Amino acid sequence: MEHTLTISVQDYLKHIYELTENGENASTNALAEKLDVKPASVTVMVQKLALSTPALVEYQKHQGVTLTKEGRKAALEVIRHHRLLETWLVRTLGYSWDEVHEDAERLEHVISEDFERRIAAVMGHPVRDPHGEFIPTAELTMPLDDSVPLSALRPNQTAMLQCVRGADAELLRHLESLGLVPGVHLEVLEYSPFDHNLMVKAGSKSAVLGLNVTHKIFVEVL
Amino acid sequence: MEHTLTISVQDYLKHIYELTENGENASTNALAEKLDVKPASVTVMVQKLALSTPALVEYQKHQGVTLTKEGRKAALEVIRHHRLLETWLVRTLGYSWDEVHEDAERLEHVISEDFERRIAAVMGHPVRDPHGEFIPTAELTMPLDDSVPLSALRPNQTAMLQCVRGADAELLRHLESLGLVPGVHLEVLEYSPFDHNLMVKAGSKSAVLGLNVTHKIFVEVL
DNA sequence: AATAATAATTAGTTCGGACTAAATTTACCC
DNA sequence: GGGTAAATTTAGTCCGAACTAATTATTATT
Repeated sequence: MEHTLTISVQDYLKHIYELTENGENASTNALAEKLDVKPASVTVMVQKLALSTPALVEYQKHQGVTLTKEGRKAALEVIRHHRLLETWLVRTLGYSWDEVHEDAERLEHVISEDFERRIAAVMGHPVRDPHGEFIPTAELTMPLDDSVPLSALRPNQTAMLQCVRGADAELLRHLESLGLVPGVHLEVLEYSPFDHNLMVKAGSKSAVLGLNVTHKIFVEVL
Repeated sequence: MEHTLTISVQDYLKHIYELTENGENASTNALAEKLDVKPASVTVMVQKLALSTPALVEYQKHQGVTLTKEGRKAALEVIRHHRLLETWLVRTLGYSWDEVHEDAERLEHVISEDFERRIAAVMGHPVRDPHGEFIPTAELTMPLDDSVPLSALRPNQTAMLQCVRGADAELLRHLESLGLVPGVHLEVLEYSPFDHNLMVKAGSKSAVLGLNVTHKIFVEVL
């Protein structure tokens, strides 16, 4: 069992993971932004992570940073904690999907492996969290995601909403009020080529959604 | 809402509370021992706590330390978190009473007020934790405890076991195997004036317990 | 009451992880 | 291809909370 990482290291790895999911490398600035820290601090931290044994990131100056295999495992561990916690806060303590993030964020760093196993088991090993994101498996692999952004759909296409990604609490509440939650089936009614707005119907409700919303909603086309 | 305390400050206050429950003052050494920190570090920290606004402890050199009203509130807040968490880990995640302490210890510092309210409500506002200790109320008052140590009982007295205090995991497992858990009724069968051993019967089981055990078990005499 | 033993405090250091300011590298544009 | 803007890195500082070593206070012993 490798010596346990500090909270801030865990946060760095998690955010690097999120910035590099598609193989790109994360820039100092982008990382600083996400972590709410100055770029200079990122540089220093990242240098340390690259030098630690085992190395957690690969880094060369001015070239951004990517995770090593070890770093990715550590990141997935934190993300698994986070998403299991969100799921479990919603299911057993009555949080709504717009409320869970903050609390999960603080808890994710301090729960034990035992605790992780127990909540996973109690919930029957859920595969997705309340926002529809995949929960990394106990073996720390991430299922591959074949969903596409809602913004890619056109009239007459139908789809199942899989996941809402990068939405703040206000938007989440709004989507919920429109019935746009993971699992619902929806149909695209109209498309405006000027502003890329989509008119979408889910259940009995329909609404016109802008690009800033539709690119945060991921669906499986039916 | 006062600016939130660091984890180590919370730990200091919690341990000071535990050392001073009966109005005594906590010595630098005793505190260092409990916190697993050098006495010099305690002195420095305690000086800071005495100078902060509001002051959290009263302190004069070489005279030990006691909590102010503010300090006591902060300590009870942490203790409430800890005991609610222990109760809830046992009730909903199937921990046993000898396993909960460590996990609760790390979680107690990071849960939100909202989380605290929710688990308290879900459990129906429990009054005691799995070891039988009182859980400080939401208003941060501590119910007064009229239990006495089992070591004070003599043959033919019967009592209800209220609380086991200061026992390690091994002892807790042992007591459980003897049916000595909070709530059980017990009877003292024999007393040995030489070594202060008590023979105690609970349910169908009986056992001879030494002073090192009987002074950790608190009972209400019937 | 003097001294030895114990407890507590001070002074000064370290370490992690942030910061600012200054220097440097890369990227882009004409 | 030079020059400026933006991104990044370096150098040096700070802060909290621990540490060690050295000093001072208190307590106990005779």
